[in-house]
Amino acid sequence: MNPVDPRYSDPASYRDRRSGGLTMPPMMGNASGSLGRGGPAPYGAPAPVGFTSHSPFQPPAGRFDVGRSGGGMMAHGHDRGRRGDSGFSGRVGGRGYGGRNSGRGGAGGRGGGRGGMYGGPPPRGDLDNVSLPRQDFGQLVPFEKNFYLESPSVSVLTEHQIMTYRAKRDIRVEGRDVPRPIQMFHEANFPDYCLDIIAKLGFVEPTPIQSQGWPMALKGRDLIGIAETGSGKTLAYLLPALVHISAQPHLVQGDGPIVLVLAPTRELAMQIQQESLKFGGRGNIRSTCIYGGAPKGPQIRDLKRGVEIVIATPGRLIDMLEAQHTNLRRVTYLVLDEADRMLDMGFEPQIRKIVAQIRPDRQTLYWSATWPREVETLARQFLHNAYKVSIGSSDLKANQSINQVIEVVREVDKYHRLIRLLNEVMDGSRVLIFMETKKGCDQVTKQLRMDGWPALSIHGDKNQSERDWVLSEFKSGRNPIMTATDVAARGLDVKDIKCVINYDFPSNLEDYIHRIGRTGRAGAKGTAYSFLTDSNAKFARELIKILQEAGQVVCPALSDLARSAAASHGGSGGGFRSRGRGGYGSRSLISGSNNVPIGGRRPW
DNA sequence: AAAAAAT
Repeated sequence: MNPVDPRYSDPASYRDRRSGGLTMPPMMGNASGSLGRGGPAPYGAPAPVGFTSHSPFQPPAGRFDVGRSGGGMMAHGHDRGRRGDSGFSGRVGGRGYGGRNSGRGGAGGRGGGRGGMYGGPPPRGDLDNVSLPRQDFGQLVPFEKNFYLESPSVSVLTEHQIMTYRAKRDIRVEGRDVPRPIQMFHEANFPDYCLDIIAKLGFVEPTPIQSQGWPMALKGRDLIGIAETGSGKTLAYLLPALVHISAQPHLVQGDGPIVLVLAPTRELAMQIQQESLKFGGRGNIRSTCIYGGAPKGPQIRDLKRGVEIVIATPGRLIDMLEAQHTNLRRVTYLVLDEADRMLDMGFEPQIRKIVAQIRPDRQTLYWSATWPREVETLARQFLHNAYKVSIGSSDLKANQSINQVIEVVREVDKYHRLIRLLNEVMDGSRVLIFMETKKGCDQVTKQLRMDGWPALSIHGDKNQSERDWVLSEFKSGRNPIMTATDVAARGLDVKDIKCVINYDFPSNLEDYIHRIGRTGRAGAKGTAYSFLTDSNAKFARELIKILQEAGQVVCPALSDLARSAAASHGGSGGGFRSRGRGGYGSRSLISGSNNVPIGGRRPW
């Protein structure tokens, strides 16, 4: 609790407490120890561990509390109120939107035509529409989606000033009729209550993605927004969503949401929901989060009662659609957060299925910190006349405020290197350790706890209530070490993560960018340590590029690794991996559940 | 090969 708390310095009292009970309720750490769906939240007050909240180490709340949503808005936004007339804005609506691409006509345009719905190639799999009824988009009620009125303070700027402003922030834009970036919060047409919240949070100016993304989104156009981790993407789409909603007719009984946000993990969806509540609540804009692993009852209740915003993971949403607990007929603003992830193999069929339920003249927005070339073609199948805004040039751009440290190690040495690192680094702030496998997570966590470290692990084999509990323990600092699979790689905004450790290097460099992006958010500094083994040599070359682009030191061992990869198999990848990472190393020492008391003494 | 996401 505070620096003079005897628990900080008195190992004896630490031991006393340790004997007082497990750190986790029985069954907790055990992936198989499911409490069953719908059970009560079981982990209300876990027994104390040898750890306090470490509040003395937490920096004061900065101007960027919101982190992921950092940035903000403020002033003159006039609240349009609900108009209810659902009129066209001549600038959008049919014209300029239904244009040249085949599929998506403007409001009331062609509808229903199977296969051509989005223009471009027809949907690929048969996974489309297997169980959901095809929607008839033949006679759509027009809706308004262009709300952007350029502020005089923006109009007055010279073209040269705009170019300079963009260049200074590395704002790159594509598309027809690109609006100018705004430079101050009040220049976006946000409602006053939003600006008040932003002001209270102490935001000073919009982040680059917000300053260019907001005018684009407010114009009602489709958008691809790419910006580094922790740069305020959530607010970049949530605030225009609020404006969008305010201009639509009220929901009536039986209506589904107006805004749909899709996210790749449950925890991220819940986090977005928190932001949505924070900003939408004051404007009486309701939202709910639809995700698996939690009881359906409350989710169904929310949907039936009517919510303007639904934030969802795909599986449960489809479930809800099939059961007709909601529908997407009123969705006119669709967001894919972590869009490249949502469009990759695992998710694409589900996304197709969901998107096929939404009117083709909707506004669609994609957001991510990474945007591999390959996804763009696929992505454009769901877009029309889209803008693209990206902050920075590189395909793979790490956040500049992250100090990146690479350690070339042998598989068997990883655990010892980890301990050494923890001893250097632990001061009570959070440390997030990424592993390749769920099993590896459990094993290392168990070993860490036996060695006295307050670690917990989160991964997809754990039931949701345990996942929730582990994350809350991590956030609160009661257990400041969390091991994780890639379930925690994207989007999660936990304050005061001092460092990220890639115990196992990720399987692609996009995930590397996202993982290390859990630290160094919203202007804070952070450090990312990554263990590389021979089996990761294929990443060395491009990793060096990422490091150089972020102004990082490239250690000789990494250069050597890059050379050896080039020598062994003409550059990247290739080669067979005799034994891969099987974990014959430290992992064989540690097995089974990580549900063990923290052992030994506090190691630092 | 692994992880995630419905039951």
